[in-house]
Amino acid sequence: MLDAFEAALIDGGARGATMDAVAAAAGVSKGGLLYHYASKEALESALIERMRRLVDLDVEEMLRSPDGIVAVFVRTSVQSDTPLDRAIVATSRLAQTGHDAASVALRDARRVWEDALRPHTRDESALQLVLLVSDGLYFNSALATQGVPGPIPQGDDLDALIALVERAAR
Amino acid sequence: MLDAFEAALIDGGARGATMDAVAAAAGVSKGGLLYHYASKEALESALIERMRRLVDLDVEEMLRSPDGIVAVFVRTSVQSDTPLDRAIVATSRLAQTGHDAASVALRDARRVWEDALRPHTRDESALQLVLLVSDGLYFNSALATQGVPGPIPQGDDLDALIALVERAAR
DNA sequence: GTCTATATACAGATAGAC
DNA sequence: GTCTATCTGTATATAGAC
Repeated sequence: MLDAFEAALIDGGARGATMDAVAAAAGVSKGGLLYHYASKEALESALIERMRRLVDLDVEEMLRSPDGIVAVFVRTSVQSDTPLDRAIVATSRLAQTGHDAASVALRDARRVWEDALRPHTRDESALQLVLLVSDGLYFNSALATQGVPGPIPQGDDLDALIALVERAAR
Repeated sequence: MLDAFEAALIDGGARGATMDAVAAAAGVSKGGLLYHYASKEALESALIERMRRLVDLDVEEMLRSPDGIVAVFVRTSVQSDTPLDRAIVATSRLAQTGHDAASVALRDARRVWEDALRPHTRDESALQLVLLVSDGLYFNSALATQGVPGPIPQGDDLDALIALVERAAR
């Protein structure tokens, strides 16, 4: 059900993520959905909490990566089908409706990445550059809806971009 | 009235930008508002059209600027109180509710900037880097709501960031 | 042109049967 | 646990007076 809510947010934006739509997508009725999540707010909170957890796991994994953390960070910002990425895009959709808890959670996530990347960048400007490129990639993912794909670099273009960011940051 | 709609979107997100709120902010009744804009969709279309026009004017002005267009572009991406920036943030809010026309307009704007910047960057990677930093700045502006300010570089930090982006891009 | 009053639609949430 | 039926609030839009 949480997956259905996430998918509804990603595909149709907050406008389309109604309890009815979520219930239908999850294969239950509205009443059935509300048995598990007592309110829409409960559903939203659960999504946000899941995103927080996935961000923490993601950072732990990045820190263990043999490749440079900067490269891994930028590369994973492009993906859009991992559980983490879907949770982030869905939470972004929520944040744009004026949902303060979602905005705060995204800010906190950014802070977690910032602290993990700081030791691997030359100075604060370089750190901000890396974070902003990642933000930009997420922004384009968040704008991309069903009918309107975003202009996100892939393949060789992505490799070249990552190389450029690494050169600028270290 | 269009200004009131824009302000409502920026301050309260799409959720708070009701016809009632817009009418109240504009100092008219709902009926009065609907006399000028026959539907909410008309109001949305008008906002999107205004953003398109402002983007075109902005690019023309940037191309005439004596400073490097890359520096000007990044610097103006940080501002959030010019008519253009307000229009962009408001349109972003709209886009996140699943409003396809808003998403398309933002994609088109990005294309306009892309074409203007291309002659002033070394290669496609550099071009994407500049655009993504700008996207990232807008993303953070868009996330920042009344109670949740975004982490946007200012003053000396901004100057240093711009210098770094210029160095990486040319 | 701008207002008030009202119609219509739909979202979230509740109640109670099964 | 899951359903259907229903209540309530709120948003868009219309009608008609002034």
